[in-house]
Amino acid sequence: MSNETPSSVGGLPIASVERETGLSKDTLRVWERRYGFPTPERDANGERLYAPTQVQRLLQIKRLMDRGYRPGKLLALDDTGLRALDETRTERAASAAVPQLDGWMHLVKTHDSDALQRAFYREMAKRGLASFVQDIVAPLIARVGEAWSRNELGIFEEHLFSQHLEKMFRTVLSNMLPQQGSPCVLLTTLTGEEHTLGLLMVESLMVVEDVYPVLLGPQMPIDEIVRAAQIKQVDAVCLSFSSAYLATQGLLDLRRMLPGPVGVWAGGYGVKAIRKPINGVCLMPEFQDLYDCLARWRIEHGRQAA
Amino acid sequence: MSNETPSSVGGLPIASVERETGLSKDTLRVWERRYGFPTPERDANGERLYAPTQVQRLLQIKRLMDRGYRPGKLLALDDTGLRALDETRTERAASAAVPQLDGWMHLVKTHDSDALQRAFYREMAKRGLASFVQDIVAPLIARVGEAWSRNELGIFEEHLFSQHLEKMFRTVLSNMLPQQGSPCVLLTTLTGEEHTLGLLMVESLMVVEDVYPVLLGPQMPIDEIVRAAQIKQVDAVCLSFSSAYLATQGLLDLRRMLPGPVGVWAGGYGVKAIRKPINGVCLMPEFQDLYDCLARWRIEHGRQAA
DNA sequence: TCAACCATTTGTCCTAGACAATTTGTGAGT
DNA sequence: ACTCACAAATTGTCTAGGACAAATGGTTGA
Repeated sequence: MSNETPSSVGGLPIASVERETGLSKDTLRVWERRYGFPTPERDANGERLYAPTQVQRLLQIKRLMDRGYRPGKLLALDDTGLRALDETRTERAASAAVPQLDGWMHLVKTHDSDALQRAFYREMAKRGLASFVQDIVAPLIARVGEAWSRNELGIFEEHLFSQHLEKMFRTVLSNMLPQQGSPCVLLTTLTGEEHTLGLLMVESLMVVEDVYPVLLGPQMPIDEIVRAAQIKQVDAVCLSFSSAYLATQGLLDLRRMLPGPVGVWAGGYGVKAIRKPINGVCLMPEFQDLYDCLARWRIEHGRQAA
Repeated sequence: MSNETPSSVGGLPIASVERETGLSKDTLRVWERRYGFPTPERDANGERLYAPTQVQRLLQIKRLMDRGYRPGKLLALDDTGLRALDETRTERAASAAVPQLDGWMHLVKTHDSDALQRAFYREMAKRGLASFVQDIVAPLIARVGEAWSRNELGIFEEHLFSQHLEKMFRTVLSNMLPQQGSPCVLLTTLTGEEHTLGLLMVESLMVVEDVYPVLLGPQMPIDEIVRAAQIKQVDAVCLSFSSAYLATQGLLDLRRMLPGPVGVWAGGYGVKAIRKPINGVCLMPEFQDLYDCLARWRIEHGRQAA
């Protein structure tokens, strides 16, 4: 229970650094032993105290790891080398709306909440929900994620952006009042996956297509998903994955525990990394695939959209 | 990188048990050493494999710890003793609305989404937002939490309940359109605290009181909160804590890093556990305290509510 | 009733080595 | 050029028991 005294003279204790960087205590200690970085001071009790500058650098390294670089390379690099990598641009999927997106990114970077909010509603009214989600929101989320990993945006900007999107989707959804519909689909994410935004996007698209969604929010253990599916008598369970972490294993486990007739649909960025198809699971790496998936279900169950 | 093979023959590896129970690996190992429980098998490599029954028992212990029992007592108990405690009712704060709440709890337990949703809106219209939040929502959340800790509710019911509440608050808030107001308050939680619901409740109460809220959502690192406070020029930062975990330490850190004029307000169930006042931090264990806090700010800054 | 004090309880951090999952590199065979 | 197989390097997690400080409980005295 040795309590941290963070940001006191020396620096942050290891538990705080774990929280701030997402690198486990074990990893931090092993890096120190193997690569000679970081090099924390010690307090009177021999416990590590990390200098704020080193924590910054650890964060930078973590961001680069998320972009695919391996620790061994990164930890061998000096500050200038790291910065050089940090500014490398990743090539971007071509989109018809690219010039427009630049304008939106500027709003995100300048924290112009009101303008962003207004732009969201205006554009949605103009394009309709489906096109707005696919051509604007999804690419924009990708851009924000990229910009974050390049340290052009902070967590603050990313949260502000997410909150505005979430607010918008929930407002829109509350006005569409899905009374009922078919199929009935349970929307959630597995434990460890905390992004709700993908679920809200899918929910809004589904409501338009006359699906009856049951939104459960993120972080459901598999056995609870199974119980929920039985109680709510859903036709399918739809999961969202923002990273590939544990997606395959989780889908296999879920498919095994869920009754056969209940479908398993999986979408989100993390699904793109799955190579082989999974038996009994419908993978939807792109939004377009949602419609195919729905159409297939309706044919197999002999029901037409209203 | 030894990967878990969950639901394999022997049992769960320590990392999975940590994820399922929320007990750290260190704690699990220390309990084994000190109390002789749990008693995991070992795989070929000498690594722990926890039997599912023991994981269940660990979960039960964890729930009881959340109700205030200490580990030493619980780990000395046998199965029947644990079950006896598990069924003990916690006495409940007297509230004028108690009989009504029983009806609501029944809706939660029977997963009657539509009825719950309608009941929410009807009651809010009847009582007004402030009374609805304080006398209905807050006690109801407490009841749901209790019921969960007594294993009468599963995670599914708890998530469903949360989603309905969140939907309701966001709908209401979107219709109140806070254009501006004073003071300007940043709403967020610290890293590790993932409950947004408390923030939404506070936001709705604040909007009524002519505060201009900046909702950032959960899980912000402290240095990003400081940056956000500067950029958005807020008058105060309001944090929500669902458990006391790290609340004191986090508040001390934030207070130190934040410019003096910016207030720090802290609310939520976790704040009740803080004994000593923290210099420069306004603790709001009850909703009522929010009004005192606001009034004090307005006096000190010579501004009256509109 | 409240403060001060001491004893007990309890979780985190320390060390360094072992090991398995993953990724990378190499060579052989289409 | 391509894939497949296999070897080598990389990398994070797990193990052990001791040490220690924060939190809690209980007792005493004002």
